[in-house]
Amino acid sequence: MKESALRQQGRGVAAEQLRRHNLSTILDRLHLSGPMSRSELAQQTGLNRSTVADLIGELATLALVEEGPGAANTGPGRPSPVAKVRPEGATVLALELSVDSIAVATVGLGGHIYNQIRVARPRGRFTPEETVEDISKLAEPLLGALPGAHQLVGVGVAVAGVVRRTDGFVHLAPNLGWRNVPLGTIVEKRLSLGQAVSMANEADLGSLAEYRRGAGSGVQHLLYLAGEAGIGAGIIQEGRPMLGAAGYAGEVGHTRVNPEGRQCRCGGKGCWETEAGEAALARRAGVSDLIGQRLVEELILRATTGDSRTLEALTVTGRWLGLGIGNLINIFNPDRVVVGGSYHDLYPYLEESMIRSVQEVALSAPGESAEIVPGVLGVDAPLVGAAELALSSVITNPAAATGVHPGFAVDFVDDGG
Amino acid sequence: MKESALRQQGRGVAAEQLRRHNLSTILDRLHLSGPMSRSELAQQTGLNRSTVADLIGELATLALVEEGPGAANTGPGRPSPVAKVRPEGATVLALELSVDSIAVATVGLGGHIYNQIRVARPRGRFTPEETVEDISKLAEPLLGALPGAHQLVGVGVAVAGVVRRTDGFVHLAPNLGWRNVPLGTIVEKRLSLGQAVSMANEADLGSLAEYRRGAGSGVQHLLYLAGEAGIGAGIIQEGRPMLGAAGYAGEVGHTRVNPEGRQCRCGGKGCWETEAGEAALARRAGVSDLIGQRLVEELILRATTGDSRTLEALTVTGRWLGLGIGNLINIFNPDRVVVGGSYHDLYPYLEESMIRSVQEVALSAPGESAEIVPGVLGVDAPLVGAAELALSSVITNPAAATGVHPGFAVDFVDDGG
DNA sequence: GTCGAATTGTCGGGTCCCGCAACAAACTCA
DNA sequence: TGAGTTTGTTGCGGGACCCGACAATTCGAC
Repeated sequence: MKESALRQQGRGVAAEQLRRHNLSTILDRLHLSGPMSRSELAQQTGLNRSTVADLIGELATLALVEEGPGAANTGPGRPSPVAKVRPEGATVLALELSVDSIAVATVGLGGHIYNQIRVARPRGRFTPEETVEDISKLAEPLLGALPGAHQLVGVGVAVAGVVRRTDGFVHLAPNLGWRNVPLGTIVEKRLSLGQAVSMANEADLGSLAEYRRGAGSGVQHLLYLAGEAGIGAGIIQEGRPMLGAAGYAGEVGHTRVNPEGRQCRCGGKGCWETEAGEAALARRAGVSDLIGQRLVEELILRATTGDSRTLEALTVTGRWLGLGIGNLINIFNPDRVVVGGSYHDLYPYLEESMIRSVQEVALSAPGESAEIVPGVLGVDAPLVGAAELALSSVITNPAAATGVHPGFAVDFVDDGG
Repeated sequence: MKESALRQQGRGVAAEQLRRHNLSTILDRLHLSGPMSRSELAQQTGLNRSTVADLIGELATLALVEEGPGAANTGPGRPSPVAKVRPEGATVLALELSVDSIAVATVGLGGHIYNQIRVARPRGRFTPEETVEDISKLAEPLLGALPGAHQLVGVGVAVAGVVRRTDGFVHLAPNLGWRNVPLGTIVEKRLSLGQAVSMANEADLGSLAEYRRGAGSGVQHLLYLAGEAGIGAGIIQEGRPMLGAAGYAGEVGHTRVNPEGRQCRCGGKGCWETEAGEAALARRAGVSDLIGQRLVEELILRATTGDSRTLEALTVTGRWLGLGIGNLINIFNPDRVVVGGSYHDLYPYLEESMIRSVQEVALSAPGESAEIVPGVLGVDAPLVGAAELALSSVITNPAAATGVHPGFAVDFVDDGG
């Protein structure tokens, strides 16, 4: 969420951008790590005490940060005042249009969640307009419940489909039944909040969330796998989301792993998700009539009673899952692989065969250094990521925070936790 | 090759680093785009005329850049002096330890190649020490032939194997027959030039070379495929090499695409390179006794005479190649895919079935925007990349150019063309 | 051939931003 | 209560860039 100003390639950099960078660095630290003493900030950033004081002063003037008395008993010496973000100084609306549910949250700087609601929804039955209408109605009371003094700075949207970052155009969302939908425009018009709308793929935002506020702590290279109806991936490289040329990167579900495999919805044959996806799992377990959360719950129920067909289905699916993960480890050499989405709850049952398969496929050098863990944010990871996405504009350029940013957010600002 | 100082995450930035950044920006432009007028530089960087003059002055003091009279007939107004790099101001030794050959080049700033030599070598017959000895002997006359005033600033090495960036430790180089070799140390000791040695995987350096000086012009997201004995990939994302946690990223040859496939040398089964690699091609064409350049030449000969078995082998291999490329397009969403290595010369024969297969596998959104082209640097891409790698330290921090940098280069400095 | 327009180098001054050093403040521990 | 330690505060200085004014140089039109 920082340094973007300095990364505009090939451009010179003036003092003004330097200031922006340092403001952003301080704010990002406070946003991610919570309240921190001034002296701690100075240490971590390498900036001088006086500079830190000045920067915090400016952030306080912008109403993004406030200082409180420092904690006592911290050793000898003058106590350092503790700075913390003001959630109401920059709040965002986070939306998620997922396969089996829609969700809304109001989130303030620092990751403070004011309110959050998720509603189940049958698959593929609604037009984009209907869905946006429904989610807007969910959002309205949450917006009304925000503290009076809050400053709304943006809207972030996670959507289960292939979406263009620049304008929120949805090329394909097979599980929502959409194709070529200008979703960004629709959301912006319906909400008419006069705020920038940023939109991104669910898995990409899930990876962002786990990286910044979840299972990715201390790691710079993360691979996040989201098993919903299909399989999506979000990739963090060097602490930055890997988006590809147009933001379509990470469509790992449609990589072919079995030329002799079944037909996939995408038109291809033997895609990874036809072997390791939800439908394959349901088929193997003999419960093809179930989907989504209901499927997961039923499988867990049967697995705990020791149902052999279910256990076998989980083992086989885990094996295919591991094969794909092994492939991705060879491709990306991540520090950590975070398993989210439906697989999050099924993780204990998939783990054994999955790990074995990973070990078989991954080369020793990248394989040994990659740690595989379930996510810690569960189903809410994309929603948290949508909030982070919307907040990123303020964090990248705190000084511009007070202005109004209408229209569609032009570029996603990556982070550098 | 720039801005690295400003991308140290979470750190504050002082004015000194800003200066380094701008020096680096100017030098990188000149290094990549060749001679340029001052006014042009000012326009492109967005820096003020006076600032550009000052920066160029400093670079001239460092003997990295010189100014000449501006070209005439450029329109009205005072002519702007043209700045250009001085190749002898920063020269490097580039080495390549490839599967079927070893190569050496002496290269100066701006990409000026003083001398270059490549020697064929049978596969897998030499110890690391022997190979380093041989390549050192190749290098000595080239170093001796450098102009007297030259300033040697580093050594770059491309190696056909899984190599750790930090110290040049080779985990595995199956086609060289090596395993767990501290190659960085061996090279550094044998050369004993007192210069930093940077080492990286051949495919990664090939991608860097094609991106900066080859088929990647104007593109920020590049996927480079090198078919040698195996298949390696180098990935450029947002203009930066994607290296992974330890620099092992891009081992795409050992992703599994056919669970029913043949045994691979890596111990696995159905790896991409067992289907699309050189050995598979030779087997299908019935010339398993041939390898490397000899194989390529023989296949081209037979193909031009219309030999049906050869043509069929190329078609089938192209299909498998396309399948893997389609997978990678779904994963990375590149602007351009550059095909190098052995496949470079065979490209015309592989193209048709390959493209068809890509179109079948790649999703429409990322697929339509990805352009597939043969490389323009041919077999020398990794060697050129090794030179770029070695030069990157000077380009990133021109002011430190005059000092001596013994030992092993600590970090690879990515580029931002 | 001369003059005006356009473009760019050069130089001095100003601003912004950060680091530094000295001092004051506030806390801990003996 | 006083010494020691850590940190905030303040004024100063330097580095780096921008700006404006002026000079230099070229092109093109008359």
